[in-house]
Formats: sequence, C-alpha cells, structure tokens
Amino acid sequence: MPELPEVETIARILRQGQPGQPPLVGRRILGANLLWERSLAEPSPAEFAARLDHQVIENIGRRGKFLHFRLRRDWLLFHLRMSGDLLVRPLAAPLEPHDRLVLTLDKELTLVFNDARKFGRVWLVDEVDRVLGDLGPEPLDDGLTAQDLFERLHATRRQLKPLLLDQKFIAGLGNIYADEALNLAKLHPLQPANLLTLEQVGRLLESIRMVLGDGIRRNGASIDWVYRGGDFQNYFRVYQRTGLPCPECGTPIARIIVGQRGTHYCPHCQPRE
DNA sequence: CACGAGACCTGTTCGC
DNA sequence: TGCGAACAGGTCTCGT
Repeated sequence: MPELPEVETIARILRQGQPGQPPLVGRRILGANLLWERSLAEPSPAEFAARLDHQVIENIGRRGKFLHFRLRRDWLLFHLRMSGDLLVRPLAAPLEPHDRLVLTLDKELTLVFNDARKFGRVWLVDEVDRVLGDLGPEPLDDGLTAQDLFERLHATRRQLKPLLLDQKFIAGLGNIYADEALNLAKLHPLQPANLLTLEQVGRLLESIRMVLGDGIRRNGASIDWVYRGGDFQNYFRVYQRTGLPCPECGTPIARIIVGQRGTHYCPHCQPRE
C-alpha cells in the first residue's frame, strides 16, 4: 500500500490508537521475534534484540515513506516497500501468514511487521540521518516553495514521472500519487523537467499537495488484500483506469510504461509538449 | 548524468 | 479447469 498518505495513516493510528486499539506511545518493548532475517537491515539480529529490550516508545512519525519510532535511546525505522504493514495485536493472537517481525510490548500487546513480498526493511539506529539523510524535501512542508521546486526541476533534464518517483528529488510520492498529481497539473509524464514554466511548476506543487491531502483525508488507498479502511482508491482520476473516461474531458485514459512502471494519463488533458 | 534491465519476493488476475 | 504470463503501492545495483 504504502505511499505518503498510507504511511501517514499508519503512523497516526499507531501513535493515537483507534477504536479497539490503544496508542503505542509510552509502551515498553519487552522482546523481539524476527521470523525473516532479511527483513532486518541493521544491526545484526542479536544486537537488535539486545538493544531494543526495555526501550520505551516516545513518539511515532513519518518521513517520506519511512515510519520512525523515537525510542528512549535509539530510532526504530520501517520501510514498508510494496506489501508491508504494521499492526497492533493482543499478545495471545496467533501468528499470521507473512508475519516477519513481532515485538512484544507491555500491556499484553504486540507490534507486528507483516510483509507478503519481503521487500520491506527494519533499522535500529542511534542516528536517523544515516537512513533518512538522502531524502528530498517533504512535499507538504510549507517551507517548500514553487521557486524551490522550479530550481530543482531546472537542474535536470529528466522526465517528470521518474523524477517524482525519485525519493532524493522529493520524498513520499509513489506510482499512484505521481500519476494523479501529473494529471491534475495537466502535465505529460514524459515532459523534461527543465522545460517547465514557473506557472506550470506552481500548478504541479499545488496538485501534489492536493492529491496527497485528499489521500490523507481519506485514510489512504486500499487495494487488493492490503486494507486499512482508507477509500481513496474510489477517487482515482487516472491510476488503474486505463480505457475509462478522463473525469475532465471524457477521453479514454492511456497507459504507457515509464521507467518500468505502469503510467496512466489523459492524452487530451496532458498533451506532450 | 540519464536510462534500461535485472534483482529482490509472493500473490492475484488475465488470456488462451 | 488448468497453466503460464503479466502485473502489483518500491528501491537498489549494474551496464551502457
């Protein structure tokens, strides 16, 4: 599931809780059961378990598509990649298929990292920047201006779609929200970045913030077997709507491959050049 | 520097 | 029905 709005939703639920699920802030970690070793990026499994023991969760947040847990001494980081999920379960609950890491907490709770495709990763570090340091700006940060984005775009001739997916360029966009933002901004996915006018850049930034904001308000998008109660999938304009009418002009949505990713756009609203 | 292919993985859907 | 191909919300590395 996880692009910025989905990760933000998960972080919020873990931090604040929801009906039938207590907030995790203040909980103490009592043990770690690593079921798939490669899910752990660093440190070694032995050091991971030893260092986690008895640390308290002080806060939970998001940076790009990463979830970060501020512990008393370290940072616990998760990247969910394609199929990862983080769930709170009672201590007595049985293991589920694809559970990769189970952290035992106080109050008879567990925090479970479940990840069918095994692409997701977990880090325990004392310095976050070693993992998060290369990320580009947060798109929803007010400090990011159209002028900033214009300068970043004009520093490269890369095509817009792969550029928006590059986490070093801007953090948090994935295939869904990149396609949705480009459609809303009326920009062709293959357009070279350095050719955008300042007005087009303003529209692009506004569109990115619009689709991410809508995604967050709708608790993210739920597709296939990964479900969190979000319903943004019902409001896609172009993503996975190949052949269906564009909401703006009725032209059938086209699908091309860009950087090996399926890319959806309206040939009429998003003309090339 | 920019791009494409391949790798990492499993599960579901599509086409014949 | 069965079976292989295509496809999936991500990112890294390598070769050109």
